[in-house]
Amino acid sequence: MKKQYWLVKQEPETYAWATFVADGQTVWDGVRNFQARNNLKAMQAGDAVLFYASMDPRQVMGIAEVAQTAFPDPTVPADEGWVAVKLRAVRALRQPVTLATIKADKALADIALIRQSRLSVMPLLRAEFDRIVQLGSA
DNA sequence: GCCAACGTTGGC
DNA sequence: GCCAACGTTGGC
Repeated sequence: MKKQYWLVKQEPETYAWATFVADGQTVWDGVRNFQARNNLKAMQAGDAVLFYASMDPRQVMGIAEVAQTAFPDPTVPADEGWVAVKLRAVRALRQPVTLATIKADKALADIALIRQSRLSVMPLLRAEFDRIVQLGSA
């Protein structure tokens, strides 16, 4: 199936990019929002994922990929219906892309990160994904 | 620290 | 089923 593109958001205090890199792979659990959950369920192995650190420093830190598709979130009873995925860290962006940069970029004006700031798992268009990676490669 | 956006809860 | 109250998230 066609490769999809995503952005996941996390507060560094909860799970930092550096921790993710050190772990290599992690279970992305704790999502308690229906829209975000539906996005998790739609992920396929090999999909590309951007990792955004909210609050401080408000930057896209790096690239990950879906290592395992959705399974019941192990932190809550399975009958509650929440899911988790496994993500693998791929590489850091040479230069993190700040929220301010994203907001200032015309090509990224419509991304959910701006339009719906509270959503923690969101789809990206390939063009949006590529643009952020490009900005992070400068 | 404040406030806007949004989701959830509970009274009716 | 509507809507006000409240809680949470996250930008500023």
